[in-house]
Amino acid sequence: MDYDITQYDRPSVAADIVVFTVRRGESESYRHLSKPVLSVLLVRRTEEPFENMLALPGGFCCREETIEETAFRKLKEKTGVDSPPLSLLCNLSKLGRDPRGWIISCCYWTVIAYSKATTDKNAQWYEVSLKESGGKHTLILTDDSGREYVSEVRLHNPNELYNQSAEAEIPRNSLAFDHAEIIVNALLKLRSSLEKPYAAFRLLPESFTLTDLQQVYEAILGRKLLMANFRRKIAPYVEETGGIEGGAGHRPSKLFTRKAAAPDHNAAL
Amino acid sequence: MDYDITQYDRPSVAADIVVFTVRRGESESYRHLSKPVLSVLLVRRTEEPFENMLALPGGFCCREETIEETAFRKLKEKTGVDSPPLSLLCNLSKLGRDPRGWIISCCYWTVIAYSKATTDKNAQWYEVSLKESGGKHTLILTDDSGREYVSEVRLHNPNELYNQSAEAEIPRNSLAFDHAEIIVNALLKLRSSLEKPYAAFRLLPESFTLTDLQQVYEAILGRKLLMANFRRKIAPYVEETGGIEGGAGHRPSKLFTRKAAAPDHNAAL
DNA sequence: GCAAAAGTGTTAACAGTACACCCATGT
DNA sequence: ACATGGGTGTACTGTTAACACTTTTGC
Repeated sequence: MDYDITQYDRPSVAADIVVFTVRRGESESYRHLSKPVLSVLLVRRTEEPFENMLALPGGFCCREETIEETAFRKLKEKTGVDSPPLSLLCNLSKLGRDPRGWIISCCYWTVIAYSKATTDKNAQWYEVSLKESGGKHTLILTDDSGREYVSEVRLHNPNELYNQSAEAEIPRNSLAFDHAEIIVNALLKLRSSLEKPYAAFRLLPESFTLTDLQQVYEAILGRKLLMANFRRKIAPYVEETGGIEGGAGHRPSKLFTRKAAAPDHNAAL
Repeated sequence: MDYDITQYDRPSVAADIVVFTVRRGESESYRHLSKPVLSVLLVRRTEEPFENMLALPGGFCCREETIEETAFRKLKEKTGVDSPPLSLLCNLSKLGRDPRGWIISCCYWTVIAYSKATTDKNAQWYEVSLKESGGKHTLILTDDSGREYVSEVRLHNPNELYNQSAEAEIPRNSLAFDHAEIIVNALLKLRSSLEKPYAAFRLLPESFTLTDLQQVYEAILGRKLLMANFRRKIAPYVEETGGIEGGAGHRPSKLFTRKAAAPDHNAAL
């Protein structure tokens, strides 16, 4: 390959990260449990293009760092959290998707335990809900004051996403760039990753009740699960700590941890 | 984001493609069937770095094209085949993985029906076999004259591949860069994609016998399957054409096509 | 006692596995 | 006839889904 690295045009390379968490609401009474909700971390853009619109956190690669390190660095800047492992989602390189020029965006997704410690006031958690009807997806994001941001998303073939060269369509919704579609795809990957409970473990403290775990699943999957079946399914991955969590107006729950030698322990999300 | 696109250093961006095919050997007698083998398309490097070593086909992105188009173009140049859909495998951005400079490589994988029409004599098909023992993987590539290229591969966590910043280790095997590890990862993805038969369909003509299909599976998975079980598994995805393939020294087989309205027809590989 | 949630058992349906058996053909 | 592969049935297993039921707490 006769390639002089300085001879040709080079694109700018950016990393965008879809960060999910599951937050617990407040209890309504001494008896009822609170309902956890799935949320995604977004920033409000302060400049053109898409000024004032919501967008995924991200930024441009600098020399001497890998794309993943760019993602880690940007995440740390905006949220103060330490870098969780990232999973690759897609590469976006359509011309015209960013009016600033020739920009390639590498998108990753991950989950982190909830923390209010977002050092950047611009970054906030938005509740996520996904509706599906007849192949069409509707992404609904809700901020803490109840304001809704609705995006209609037409899904491309997940693994063949964005490999057409047609001019990128500017979306007509509340999110910058094609970020609504990215979030939906990340959510679908997160959901299918729950075949194994490792992503859920990252959202919980060291010891947790099986109901906690189930509620994380339900928040992510957006539907109720049957307790008996759920417990059988995750049984190989957890073990009792011996601890008990009581104090609520009903039978106390046993505490569990993830099993050290769980099957496929090193599997990625 | 206050970013002037011209202000910062930018990396070169390349696409590398792992192209698999399944080739039929020749029949040994009028009675025996030929055994298909899984193969991967490699080029022999003609320049430094890694001169004379085997490498994945690929090349650098030019302006006005997406990364996938780069992959398509390079594939066309080297094989003469038209672009099959690509699936994203990983992004490689470790410093030091390419001595020529700051180079990010986006790796894709795909399968194409076998054709000898490789316009570039440098590009050849190599038989692939993967051995596993105690978490270690051994990739064995064999060229048409029987010469073997063996690579020991220590697999990283698939989805978290290459997100460490440590200097990339130069592999001590027959393949350039970290391409042995990439091929192994692509093969594992191809294998898991066979839960659905769409990749296998791409390797066969419009109509095929169920034994053809099963042999494609066996070549990719590297193990024998039980006929009765295999047929039940793929039954929802195929339908009889009415045709018959005879002429061999045994009962003739029915011909099948992929069912038009197969379940998950639009699913990616 | 009672509401709420923790936790267990039972059943039917389904998918995956292994194996045994018969069928149709060209030589 | 016979070797070879095409093709089908069946029994065993484990997983999943649905539902019914019991247990334990705070008020």
